[in-house]
Amino acid sequence: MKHEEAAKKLAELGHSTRLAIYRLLVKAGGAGMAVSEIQQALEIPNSTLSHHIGRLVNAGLMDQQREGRVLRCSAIYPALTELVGFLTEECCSQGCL
Amino acid sequence: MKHEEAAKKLAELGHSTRLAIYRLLVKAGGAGMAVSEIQQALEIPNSTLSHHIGRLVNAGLMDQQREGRVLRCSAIYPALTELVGFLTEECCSQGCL
DNA sequence: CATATATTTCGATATTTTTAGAAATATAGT
DNA sequence: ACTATATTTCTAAAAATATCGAAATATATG
Repeated sequence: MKHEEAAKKLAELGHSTRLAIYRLLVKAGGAGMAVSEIQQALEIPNSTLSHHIGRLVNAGLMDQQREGRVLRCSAIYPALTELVGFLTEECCSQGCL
Repeated sequence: MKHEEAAKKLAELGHSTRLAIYRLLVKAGGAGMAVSEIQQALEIPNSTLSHHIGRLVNAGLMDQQREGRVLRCSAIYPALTELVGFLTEECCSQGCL
């Protein structure tokens, strides 16, 4: 993963609400969650939630798929894997992990 | 690690310059780097660098120790370890890593 | 003490982000 | 076509962040 890409993903995860969204999705696994389900879980206004989801999608951390009226959201696992790899790649040689 | 703490650390790492600083320190290992060495490596103004270092220190990602006129900076490895743990704790059960 | 070096703090400006109400769009069912 | 549900887009205002020159602080050395 490139430096700028990692910085962007980290920045998007570095917001309390977005981190909460992302963790819900990671926990939800392959089935993902509808936007409305996320909203019920987090209790924030439509437009605010949509804004944060848009940023996570834009950063390549999650994607959305329409199923009728519902938009199903799911985490892009490889993005997380690569991000963790980026963070630790210069680190393990130092014996920190 | 608590949710808010993780969000803060991620946000601070989610800035290109700060991520560069942090990665230099991780690579530098226990010896760390003087502020002036970081500045030479990244070529940014004093005040800007100091601002970013201050944020990384505040987030608990690095610390500084004075050695005469020089301030030696080093990464706090356990912070990174815990942060990675936080990101992946709900993930490995899903088989993503 | 005077000077040089290392780094931070101050101050001011420009940019970005966050938030959320209201309106718009998309889809489904009647 | 009409209505209900799901979600986004628009818009605007407040808050936070980024940048960096200039001044201040801390330490070392002559």
